[in-house]
Amino acid sequence: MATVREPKHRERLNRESLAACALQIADSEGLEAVTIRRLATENAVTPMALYWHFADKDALFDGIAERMYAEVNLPEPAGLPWHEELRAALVAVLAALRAHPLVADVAPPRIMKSEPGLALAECVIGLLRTGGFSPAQAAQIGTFLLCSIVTLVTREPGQDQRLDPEAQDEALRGKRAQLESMNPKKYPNLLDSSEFFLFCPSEDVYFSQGIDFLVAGVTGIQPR
Amino acid sequence: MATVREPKHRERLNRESLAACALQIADSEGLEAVTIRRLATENAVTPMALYWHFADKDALFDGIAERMYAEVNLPEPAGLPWHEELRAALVAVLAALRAHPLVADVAPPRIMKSEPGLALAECVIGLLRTGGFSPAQAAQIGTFLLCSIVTLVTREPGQDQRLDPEAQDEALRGKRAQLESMNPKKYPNLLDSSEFFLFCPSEDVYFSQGIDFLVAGVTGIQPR
DNA sequence: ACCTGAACACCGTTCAAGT
DNA sequence: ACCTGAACACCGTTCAAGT
Repeated sequence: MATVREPKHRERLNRESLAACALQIADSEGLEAVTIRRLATENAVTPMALYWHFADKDALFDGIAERMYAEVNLPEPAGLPWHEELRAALVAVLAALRAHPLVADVAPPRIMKSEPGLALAECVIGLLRTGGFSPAQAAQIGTFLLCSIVTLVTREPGQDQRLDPEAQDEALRGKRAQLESMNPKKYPNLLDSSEFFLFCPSEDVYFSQGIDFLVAGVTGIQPR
Repeated sequence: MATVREPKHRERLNRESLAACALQIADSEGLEAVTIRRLATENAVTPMALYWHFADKDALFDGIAERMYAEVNLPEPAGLPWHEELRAALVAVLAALRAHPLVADVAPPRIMKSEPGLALAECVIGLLRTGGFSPAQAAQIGTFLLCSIVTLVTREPGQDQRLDPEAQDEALRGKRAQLESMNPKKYPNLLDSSEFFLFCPSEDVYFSQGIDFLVAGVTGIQPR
């Protein structure tokens, strides 16, 4: 008899692959879809098995955040002015987080909880110190910049790929109907802009203007 | 016999007071504490009673957002340059949301779902149009500005008043220990700034620099 | 119009036990 | 060291029924 391979017994679980699986679920179906039980079935295991690898659900999210930070390719120092180096770092973070619009929200509060997060933080804080900002300002501005990149990614108009195309069209029609039914005397400017709350004419323009805004903000305030 | 008042039968429920109650719970214990069942017991009613007043939990959150937007006191147009008027509007939003650091996150996606939200949006979009921005840019920048104010409020260092003082001190000690145990060769700048991720030297300075940053960002980019 | 009762299909988590 | 079984205390929501 030829050896007909039985379906391999599950490979051993481990933090990294579990976190990767959770990230995949979140990317395709949203963060709410990531449940201990779902992740367990996906890995052919009882829910309680996960508690060997993660203390609780929050620790699982730490793992997800770490994976996203690991995808940030920080640029080598290039001897440019500090605000140019800062821009490059922000672009690198943006590039990584754009892949995870449904999950990016978990990243900011967890930046100090993994090596790749710490590396990013050290880099940005260092650049801000070079720009003349105090330790307090650097901490505050650095935090704000990271949250802002997340905002750009998570609130990009019309990018909620969570639902199937039909349901998405349906939702879009609903919102459009609501916006277009507004009183034009009362909300003239809102009506002019209405379609751009639902639709992004150019992702590249949107994101590059976002980065421009952030760099302008940083360079526009007084270091103290 | 003197009429000893029986505890009044519950007053009739209504959207507004339910939303107010939910907001109060969220302010003191965080958004996760707002559950249909908790809100029901708080109002001496079965969980299902709430479904008469709100289609689902999301609609309850719409109500919470509306209440917060209603607290924004938009300044009268004062004939100042558009960016000064914009600053005043941002300050007004900040003032309102500062009262709700644990809840402010629900506001941005719901700005178009209530009259006070729409009034704020119309105001900000109008000012951005006056500043020369296109309808598309105005929509994107306006959204970003609102999210940024929320970021300032929700990520203010050391302001998580959710737990009792002892538990909060405990959590703080844990984080501080972690930060101070970092390798000083590897994370020198991070270590310099570490205490300012946990503690805000001055709320007023923090928020006014935040507003300065945003105004600098807006005035620093090219209207197209 | 407004609310209840019973039921369903989910959650995260603990704890003791198995291999 | 790694995983299971059973149980607990929660969720949001539906649907039919009561007043």
